[in-house]
Amino acid sequence: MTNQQPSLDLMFQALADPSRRGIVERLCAGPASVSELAQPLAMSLPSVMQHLQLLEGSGLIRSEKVGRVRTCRLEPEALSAAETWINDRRVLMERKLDRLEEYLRATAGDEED
Amino acid sequence: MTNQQPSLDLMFQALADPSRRGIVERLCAGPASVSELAQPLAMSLPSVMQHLQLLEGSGLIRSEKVGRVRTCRLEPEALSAAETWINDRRVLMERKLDRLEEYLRATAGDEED
DNA sequence: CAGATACTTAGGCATATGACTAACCAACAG
DNA sequence: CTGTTGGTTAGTCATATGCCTAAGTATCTG
Repeated sequence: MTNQQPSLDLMFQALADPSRRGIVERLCAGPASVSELAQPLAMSLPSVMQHLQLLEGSGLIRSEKVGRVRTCRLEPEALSAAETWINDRRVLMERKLDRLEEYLRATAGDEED
Repeated sequence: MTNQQPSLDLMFQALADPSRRGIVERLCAGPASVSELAQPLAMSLPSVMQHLQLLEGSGLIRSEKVGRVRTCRLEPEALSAAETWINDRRVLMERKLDRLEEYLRATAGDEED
């Protein structure tokens, strides 16, 4: 199996910061250079770099340098890992809730152990 | 674009830690007390408490103290916020990829590398 | 009431995170 | 070659995180 999971830790960590989510949102509209990504962030370029490195480390984005311009783009599959984890939990929860509901119905006027 | 979801920060932050995800996973099987949650964690109780507080602060779990036992349970709706954000991004990404594909198809014989 | 149980609070400590400035390197542009 | 642009590296700093122990509080249990 391709262990394409650098880790959920890094993924969620990456998404936990609004600036980084901002970068991800921006990249949804297509690839962008470092300075393009930096512009709306009210933050020094090195700080943006740090965020980008973290995002890249988490596997969420990928970047490539051509000439003196580094272009960043999203790694579409990456988000799936996080989504899958969350979705699995939700499914389990809902199943649990269903069972609870069922149980409550079953023991509605009748209490047994 | 009103993107003001302060809870997403806390939510993803909460999910970024394996112990906390472990707690969430465990709670999928139903409510549990603090010490039940602590047992598999190889960690002192106060540390577990901290994680629980963070989880509760993020809205992912809810807890209630009866007698001397605090019972924690998942807040099923909470995860949806995170899931929605991720899902939205994925949709945007896929749409973008579709457009890219389309574009590539449209310019297929026009300009080759 | 005495002791055990189940947290809870307080305080401390090491490392991680997120931000900055200053200085540096590598392409262009002229 | 010189200057500008785009990015990178290095070093600093403040705060946050994650863990701990020790000592507290509040319930039960006998």
